[in-house]
Amino acid sequence: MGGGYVTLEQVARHAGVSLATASRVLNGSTRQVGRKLRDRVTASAHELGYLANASAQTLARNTSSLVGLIVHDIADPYFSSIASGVTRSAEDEGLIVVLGTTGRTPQRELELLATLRSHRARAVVLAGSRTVDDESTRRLADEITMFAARGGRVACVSQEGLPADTVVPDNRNGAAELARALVGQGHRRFAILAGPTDLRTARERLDGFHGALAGAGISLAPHDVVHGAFTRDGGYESTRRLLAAGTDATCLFAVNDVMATGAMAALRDAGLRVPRDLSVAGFDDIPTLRDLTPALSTVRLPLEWMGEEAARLALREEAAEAPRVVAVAGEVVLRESTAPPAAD
Amino acid sequence: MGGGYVTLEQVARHAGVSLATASRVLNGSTRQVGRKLRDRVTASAHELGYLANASAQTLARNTSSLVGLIVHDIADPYFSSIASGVTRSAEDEGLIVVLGTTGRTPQRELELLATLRSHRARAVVLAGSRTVDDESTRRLADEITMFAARGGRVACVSQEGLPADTVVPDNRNGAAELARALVGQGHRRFAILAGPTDLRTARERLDGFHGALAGAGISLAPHDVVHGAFTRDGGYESTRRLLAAGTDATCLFAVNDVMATGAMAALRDAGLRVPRDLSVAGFDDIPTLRDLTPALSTVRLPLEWMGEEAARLALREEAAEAPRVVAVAGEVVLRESTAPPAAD
DNA sequence: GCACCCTGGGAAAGTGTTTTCCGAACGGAT
DNA sequence: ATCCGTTCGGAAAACACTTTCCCAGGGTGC
Repeated sequence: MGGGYVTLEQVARHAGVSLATASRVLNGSTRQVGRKLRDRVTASAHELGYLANASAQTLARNTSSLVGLIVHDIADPYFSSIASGVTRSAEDEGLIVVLGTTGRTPQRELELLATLRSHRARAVVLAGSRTVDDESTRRLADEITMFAARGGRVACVSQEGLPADTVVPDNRNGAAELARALVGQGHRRFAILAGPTDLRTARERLDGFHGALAGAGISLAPHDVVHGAFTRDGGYESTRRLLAAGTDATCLFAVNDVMATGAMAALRDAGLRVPRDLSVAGFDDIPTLRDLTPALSTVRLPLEWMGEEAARLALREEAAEAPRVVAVAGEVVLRESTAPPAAD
Repeated sequence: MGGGYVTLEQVARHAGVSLATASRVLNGSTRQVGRKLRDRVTASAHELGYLANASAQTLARNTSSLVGLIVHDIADPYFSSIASGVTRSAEDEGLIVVLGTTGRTPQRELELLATLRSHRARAVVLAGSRTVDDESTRRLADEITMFAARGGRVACVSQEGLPADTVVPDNRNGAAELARALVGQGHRRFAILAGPTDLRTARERLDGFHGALAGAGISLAPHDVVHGAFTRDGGYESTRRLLAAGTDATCLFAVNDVMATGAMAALRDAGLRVPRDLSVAGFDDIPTLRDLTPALSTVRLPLEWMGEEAARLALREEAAEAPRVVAVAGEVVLRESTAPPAAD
């Protein structure tokens, strides 16, 4: 067949009906079309290889079949898990997803949102947690409001305080329960890879963990809390700094799994054994990382489900008055990377 | 500001110029607009908060700023690495990427291609290797041809034989070199997790490995080649079957890293130590899996680069007469998961 | 047998851009 | 002053649909 470019008009002419009728038959409408004409039109469309022009439809209907997905880095398994859930929801609804990556730049996030708006995207899912920077949060909120003013829907994963529905893990409690479990194993001296100082998620996990320790009468030496990038390499680097400074901790908590992975690598490179010399725990329970040895103790988050649910909030439900918040509890999973401290 | 919906016409009226002039100023054109009017228009646009309607532009220009990316499963780190490269290329060009996932269904692949065509996507990158099923390959080739007939460009990652530019790893040689390296370590008896029988990539790797062994005078018992799914769980399952059947191999080759990961888990669960009891090697060198212990011997493929290059092929270069093929050599990386076999 | 309603077909008016074509103005060369 | 060649602004025609509005025809209720 001779390629694309068959228009609805050609189909209509070929079938001997009006544009209106052809449109009603092929692209759905509230109105019925008589059996006879309907068959003629579908036959013509099939014969000519008609394929609707999506832009023209978007323009005429003033709504598209696009849903945006904004993540920091699609190669990060945390985000790719969420992305997997979002695409599943979207495809269930017959929509197609537009993937934007920010590289963790707030500015880029705004640009992407504007682009999505210009495409009349029906909804957008914002994954990737926010910094506590008020200025950039305010600008993001503005963009979201503009997006919503157009009839678009916005849902977030893991970032409260924006004027949008949100699926948010209970970082504080998850971290607190993890801390209690580790204390239960006998640990008394902890070190924490706390991630970036200004990242909300990192802070909440740190606070939760910290709080639970305080509740157990345990305090942390300041140099046992080390900040760094929220990535595998950030975890590696932070661990090296921790070791260089010297620590007597028996258990190391990294505020996410990818950092914990880096930590385990750094410990291995330093000749330390996990959990014999030092226990390690993370947060998220990234599926791809479940095969690490020793298996990582962590707080399980249903990442794919969270992506699915965020997309569902944005797509299925009507816009609500106030932003809805779906809280997700984490489940502490103790595996081999943590063990009772050696009696010393 | 009051939300969206400012049209170019409103901007033009506000600035006291014609639609044509406003369009030329704001959305680029070959033609110049005088300084004075240009300033008036940009000022009005800014004041009113104008944002071009992308669908209208696509319709008028008959080309969009969308580039498609089709993968089997975005949660698979193999694909998310490629996706990362593709998005980078696309964003460099100011384009936005539409992500489609097939769940390994050839049918879904065709649907996505048609959708992309209906959106007038400028290009599409097809990742995820093909089966040897002639029928579905033929239909995919047809879709690609229709896509190209419209002026769209198509590039593939890891799948030759389609009428499109391709970035393709040298699976055969990579696997052969890996085999030679393992023979060099002293292995003589091998088992292979060969993946699906009909998957081209899996077959090439199997053949390459097999061929190199044959060249070294080594042959494989049929029951030491076990087929299964191309996934982590497929690797786990295949390994269990292998062990259940009994094998005297000293080295296990899985045709990709995620299967090798499953294999290591199965071996661990069976109480076998890697590499002491059995060496294990994979293929791909997935970044996220580099922290496994013992570290996986594998054949390194520059996945992100391959995604970038495929997108570049589709975006930057002119359509060529014959499909271009960019071959990518794999580099054998021996790590701790393989060691000389215990002298028995 | 007549008024009425309901079904379904078509003409035409949007939808927001880009781009072609036309014409006016202006500047420099003669 | 005339002529030609640029340069730049605007009117209007695409672009490929959806949807409103109008109208014809046929069935129903009395």
